[in-house]
Amino acid sequence: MNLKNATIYDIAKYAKTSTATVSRVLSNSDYPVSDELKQRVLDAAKKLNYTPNLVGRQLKTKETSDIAVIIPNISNPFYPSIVLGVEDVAREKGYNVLLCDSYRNPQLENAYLQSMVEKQVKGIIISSISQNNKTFMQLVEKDLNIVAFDQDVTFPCNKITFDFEDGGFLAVEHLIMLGHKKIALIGAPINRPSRKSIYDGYLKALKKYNIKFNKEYVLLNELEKEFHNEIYEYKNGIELAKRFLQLDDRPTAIFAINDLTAIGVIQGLKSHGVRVPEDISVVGFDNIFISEMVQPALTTVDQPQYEMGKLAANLLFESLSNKRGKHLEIRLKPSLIIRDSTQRS
Amino acid sequence: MNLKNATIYDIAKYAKTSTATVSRVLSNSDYPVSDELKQRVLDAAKKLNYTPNLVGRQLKTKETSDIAVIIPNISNPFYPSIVLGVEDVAREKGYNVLLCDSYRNPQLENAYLQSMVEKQVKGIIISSISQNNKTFMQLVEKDLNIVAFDQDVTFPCNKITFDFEDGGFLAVEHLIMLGHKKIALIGAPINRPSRKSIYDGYLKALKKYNIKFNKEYVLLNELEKEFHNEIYEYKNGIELAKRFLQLDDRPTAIFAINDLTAIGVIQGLKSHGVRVPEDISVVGFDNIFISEMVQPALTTVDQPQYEMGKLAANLLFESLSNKRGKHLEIRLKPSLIIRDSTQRS
DNA sequence: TAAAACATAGTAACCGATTACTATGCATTA
DNA sequence: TAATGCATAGTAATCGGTTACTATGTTTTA
Repeated sequence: MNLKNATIYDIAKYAKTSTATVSRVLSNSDYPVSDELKQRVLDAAKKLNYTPNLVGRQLKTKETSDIAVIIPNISNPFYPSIVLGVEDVAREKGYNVLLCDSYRNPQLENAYLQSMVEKQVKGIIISSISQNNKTFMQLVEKDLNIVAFDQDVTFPCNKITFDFEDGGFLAVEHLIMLGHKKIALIGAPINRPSRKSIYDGYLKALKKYNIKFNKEYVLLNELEKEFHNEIYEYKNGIELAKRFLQLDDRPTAIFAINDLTAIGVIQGLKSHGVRVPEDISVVGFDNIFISEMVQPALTTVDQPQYEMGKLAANLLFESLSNKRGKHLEIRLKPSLIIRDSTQRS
Repeated sequence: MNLKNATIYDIAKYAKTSTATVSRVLSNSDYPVSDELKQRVLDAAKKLNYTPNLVGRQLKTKETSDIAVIIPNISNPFYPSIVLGVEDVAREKGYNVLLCDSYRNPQLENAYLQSMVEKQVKGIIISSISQNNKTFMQLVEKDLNIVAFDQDVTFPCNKITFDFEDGGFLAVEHLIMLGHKKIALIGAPINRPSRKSIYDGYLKALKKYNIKFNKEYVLLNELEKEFHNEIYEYKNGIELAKRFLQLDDRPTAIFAINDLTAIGVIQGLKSHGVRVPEDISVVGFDNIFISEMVQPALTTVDQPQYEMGKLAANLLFESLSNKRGKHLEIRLKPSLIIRDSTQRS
């Protein structure tokens, strides 16, 4: 009935007691309050339709119940499950999640970081794009709780990392085991540490099995355009498939640097009458859920997104509770998911 | 250098002035402060590495800069673009987005609503699952700014609605125009208004073109299990495709109640050697980005997700600024996206 | 039985900002 | 020149909670 929200002062007045007592009752303090008075307070709160104002509480206690997740783009299918994993853990701990899409834009990432600090979030889980982010550095120094994931940041902070190199190695080794010797690498430019590692894995596998590296077989598009939607990498795959088909000594297998590109590649090949896997084998990277839905279902390297989200959040809360000043790193190992897009050459 | 964050008191002391002046300078108030003093304050702020504490400001101004988005599940590919649209608008207005996944669980939805109110969010954008949510009602009555979308809620509040019935109609009419007369409806149980409307559209199209309704052709799975991931509807489609294939007088076309189900259906059909669209035409609903990536690309009804997100956020901010107490409703019309999963019968 | 400990309640300071109100000196106006 | 207005600065109240500290009556302990 009251349009204005009642405060503990209103309740105190109504229950003929003090705000201290009201606060004690309503915030479940273990400070003793007699049953009778407690009941009066509770009745008053109910009667006045009281809703606590968390801002007031937070100012005094200096404890917010928010954490932030900063990712490139939630519409990139790699991220939703991660965010869900984070949120599931956060909810369990009584925290809420502020979602920040940085669009891989350093200015935006910076602005979000700054803004989150001002909001007094308890921690930040971030897939940082910049390798040399001053703001980021300052925050780490300021002892803000940060968990980096997805990209190998060089700063000392808590991290969930992934062995991208081993992932690349596994993918290419799989193709080699199937008898492929001419293996193309297709993807976006090698402008992030994670991609560089995948590339290294590709090279490592070739080397181990004595396959000569052919730089004609590395097809990367030029500059990455602004990454504004999930379709971009897919389109890119279609495009690169065309270039692939013009290759003189055409490879029999393709390792795409991520699933969306792989799906685009398959699409591009198909549209030119090339069959996958009969004519060309294709391996992706990430194991986004879509890779199970396309035809042929994509053989790919698994990065367990939901689990990574949970791990990141757990790591964050752990570092919140035992502040030993130590930074932890959890390194995940890749696994290969073999489906239908690869076959013996 | 200072590990503890400086407050305006520290700055006032350092700059030998009062907190009032500091606040005026740092919050860009239009209250006049002499250039010299202003500069001293700015220098002090810089020197002390000042970061404003938004909680303090919010308590006094009663203005938070948060809005909440409550959706069933961010890992369902229908929602990320919506959330992105909301966030893009929010960022532009200086707001942040709290993400809440309700898992279609009324208790959870309720808890989130309550929690968001306590956090003093400026508004809530919600795909509400419950048709009879007491908490929700109370909030609407309390004049909280709410925009409902995606589901037809019956309460008076701001809404972004979609003409699901017309969408269903368009899909089925398309099939009829292609010469199909036996058209199956496949999907989840009709336990939400939106689905009921799609079903009505299906019936309406049949009726308009004098096609007799055959209830054998309506294939719904029993009870919806907990919706914990994006794969569920897909799996369900595969399952229902099997049941479809056992039908005595097998239809020549399928209208699936959403894209994920449609993609599963196609998958299921293919695995039994049935070709799409040569043997069976399939139409989906939603136009999630994946429908463009599968083979065959899916003919479907477009619900423009990113735009819906932007519209919802804009509607929210509009209702924040001109509080005329009026509730607005923006009703979106469906459009049919014809791709490769349908053909003449 | 006196002292110490405890249960219970209230007063008021505090968290970090904003802002109403007051004060002062200078410029403008009559 | 006196009155008025404006630019500038500071004091202190305030937002809605929490909690340190104080106070009082009752119970336990020596």
